[in-house]
Amino acid sequence: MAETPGGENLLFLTDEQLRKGIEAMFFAYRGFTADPDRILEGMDYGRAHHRAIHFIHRSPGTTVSNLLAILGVTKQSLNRVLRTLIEDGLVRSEKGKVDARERHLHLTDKGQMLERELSDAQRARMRAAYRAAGPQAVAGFRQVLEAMMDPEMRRQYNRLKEGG
Amino acid sequence: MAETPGGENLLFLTDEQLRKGIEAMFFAYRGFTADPDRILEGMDYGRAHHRAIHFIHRSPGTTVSNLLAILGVTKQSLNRVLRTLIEDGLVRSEKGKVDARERHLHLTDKGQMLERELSDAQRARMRAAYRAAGPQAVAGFRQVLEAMMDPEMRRQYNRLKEGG
DNA sequence: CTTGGAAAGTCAACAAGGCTGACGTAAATT
DNA sequence: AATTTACGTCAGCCTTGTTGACTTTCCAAG
Repeated sequence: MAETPGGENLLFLTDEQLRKGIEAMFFAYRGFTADPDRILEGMDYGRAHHRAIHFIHRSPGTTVSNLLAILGVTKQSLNRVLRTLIEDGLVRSEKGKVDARERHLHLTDKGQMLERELSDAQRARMRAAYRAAGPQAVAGFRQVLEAMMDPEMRRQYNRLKEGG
Repeated sequence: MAETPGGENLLFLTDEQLRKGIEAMFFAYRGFTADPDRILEGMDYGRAHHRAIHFIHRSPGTTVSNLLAILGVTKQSLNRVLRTLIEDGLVRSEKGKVDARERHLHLTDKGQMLERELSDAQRARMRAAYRAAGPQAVAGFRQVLEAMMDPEMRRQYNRLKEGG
């Protein structure tokens, strides 16, 4: 067996193991988005709306700039989504008091309800997967995902982790 | 602390833990696709072409129907992608000998080259993440992802795992 | 041998959700 | 007063997904 100088087994780094991980990510991400997608189809919303709703719920009062940084899309793209959410009364946008150029975003009660429905579905799947795999597996899961992020995204992720 | 009758700690199943997992999936998937996306931008190809190339490489001689089942898109959508890959000489499509309605798909040498470039990039990131997290974490990572898949997708995934 | 149905491909039209570029406005900063 | 920042918006483009309708090819069952 392949061993490091330190005696560690390196078989988990073979191309074959990496390929399995790649395919697991592909298939799992489909499952990950499947339930919210199902809920949203038929409404006029899509995955982009879900993401906006999620992060506004996560950081109430966040600004458009913040959201842009987290979502990694252009303001035009985000604005299209945000506009419909505001028009439909799911999101409230209010001028900042300290800096009036900024818009602070909140979910309305209606927005909270949809957020709840979406995240309940997504959490149910996640909970089932966590339960099936067990706490140790979950710790590993999170470690690998975190190591897979771009540094900038890891910063965003950790900021959310702490802030919440 | 919350304990099961069996004495197992259940804190890893709190909504907060689940939310972290959800956000980790979101940010990690961005990293996961970032490198191939970068390579493909500027070529006339996108993520859809990458997926087709990956699974044709993975199962040489696979049929269009097989590919449809794995990728989970419509034949029209796949066909658009496949057509450009065939026109550009990356993929070879040949009539089945036993059933001539089927088309068996193979990568050409040119296709192999692009596949190599893409998967090298993707594996490099995955390898770095695996190495950083260690073998135990990797095992957990795979367990959770597998549990997260839809049953049908898990079947596809396991079929690939064994077959390769 | 004919015919029904499956597999594959094609055309057309459309939608979501990315993107760029250009421009406008209000507010803050210098 | 001039510049920069935050945000919104218009216009147009691309990729990649969708449906629906249709044809061709071919296997297999009647």
